[in-house]
Amino acid sequence: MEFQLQIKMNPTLYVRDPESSALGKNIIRHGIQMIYDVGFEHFTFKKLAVDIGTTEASIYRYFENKHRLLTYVTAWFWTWMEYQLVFHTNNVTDSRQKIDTVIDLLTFQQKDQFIVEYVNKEMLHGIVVAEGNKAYFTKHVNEDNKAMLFQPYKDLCHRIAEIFLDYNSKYEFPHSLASTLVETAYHQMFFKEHLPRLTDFGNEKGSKSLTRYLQYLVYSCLAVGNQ
Amino acid sequence: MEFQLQIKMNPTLYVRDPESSALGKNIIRHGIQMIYDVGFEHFTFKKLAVDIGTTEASIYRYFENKHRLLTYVTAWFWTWMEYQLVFHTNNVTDSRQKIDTVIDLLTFQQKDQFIVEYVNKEMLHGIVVAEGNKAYFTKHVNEDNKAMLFQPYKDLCHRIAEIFLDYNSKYEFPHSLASTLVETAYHQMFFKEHLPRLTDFGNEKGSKSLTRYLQYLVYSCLAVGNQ
DNA sequence: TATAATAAATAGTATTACTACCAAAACTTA
DNA sequence: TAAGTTTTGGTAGTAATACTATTTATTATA
Repeated sequence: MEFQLQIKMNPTLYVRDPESSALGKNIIRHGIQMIYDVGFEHFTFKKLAVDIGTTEASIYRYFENKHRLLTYVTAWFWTWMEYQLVFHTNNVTDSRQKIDTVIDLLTFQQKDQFIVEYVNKEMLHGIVVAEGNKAYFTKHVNEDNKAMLFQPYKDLCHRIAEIFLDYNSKYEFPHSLASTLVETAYHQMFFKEHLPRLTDFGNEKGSKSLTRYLQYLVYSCLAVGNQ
Repeated sequence: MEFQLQIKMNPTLYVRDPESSALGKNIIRHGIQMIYDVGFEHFTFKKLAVDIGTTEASIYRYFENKHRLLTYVTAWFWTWMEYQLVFHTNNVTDSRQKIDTVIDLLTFQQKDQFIVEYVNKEMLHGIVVAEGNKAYFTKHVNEDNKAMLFQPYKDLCHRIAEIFLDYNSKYEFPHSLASTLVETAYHQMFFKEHLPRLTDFGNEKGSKSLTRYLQYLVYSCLAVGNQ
């Protein structure tokens, strides 16, 4: 059973809602593809326009610049992750099981419950791993943050933090641990692939070691002062 | 007592050694200042040239492009960090004390033992916090890695990993924990300043909470299966 | 069907990233 | 010390990028 998913995005993220037209959806679909393929630095609206068969100016009517497009797709991703988390932990009472679900989601092991025709989730995941940071490592973080552009990321982290508190109500740094868990999951994935000496995962195929590493990390931290 | 420090950099990092001339040193000094001030995206060789009173082309004789300059200054930083670590843990036998030193260094609390006239370490630290990631989150990580451009970072992490093993020889993921510790220290610092909802440090002035958070993180993980 | 409103394309500009070529300085060597 | 040669830095460009003002086409409404 799958659901059609419509994610409502913060209007500040776009000039014109990309979901409101075929061109807008094409910008998202081909944009994800192209950022994934050539990397964010080499991605330009000009190239995207040629690829779609439209013009630069038309793309600028949807997004202020390429950075906003990146922020849009990452925000979309975090919202989608939160949906998944809610879906998979619904009716689960055991907080340990919820934590395991969080880690499975982060390591991209849960199968998807939602389809969105113009979003390729595997590619989007790849973008978040390799370029996600660039959405907020800018000189204009503070303004972007005030405009709530990072709300989806913060919401996800807050939800994870609450699960941590559910597991151990005395733990002092649930939000820091949540953001650390998320960042670490993606960084270690990137390191495993490109800078393996920064990890201990060898050249193992899947993400079994990574999962175990993250589990130890979280459960060890949460064990402090428990009971 | 302070030492004059000369850090030997990998020649692939530059076209012409910036330490070999006054202009080269100016490029480093003003480059650090400018990346710190305007951020890496808005930093250009043209602006730097105007600031120094030289030309773009002259800067290109020292660095292939601005990304290489970023990689150079971050590599310099990691090398310097490793020097500091070696210096401060020399003759220390207690591995717990060594770990505390690592965390103090990462949170920038140890006072500096070395001077280099044309490098402002506070600014460089700020650059590593806010832009450091961008040195390796690129499409050309693999080539850059093959050219050993990230060796200083890997060396530092390896040294930290060895301290972890010294503390608990059974711990399975010393390198991952080392890179996680380093990345987390800088990310949490950035979040504390710009996205405080992703942390639990409130609006505390110093980095006391961060230090405590990192200590719990490391010691909890290393406690697993110890003794 | 006329009119307004919206969507998208044309045709630009300023800035950025980079390069080929040139000139001055300084360092050799005769 | 004069001529040659290397080193160092500058001039003057180009192609690509990031963006905008204006115009044209399309769609919706009266």
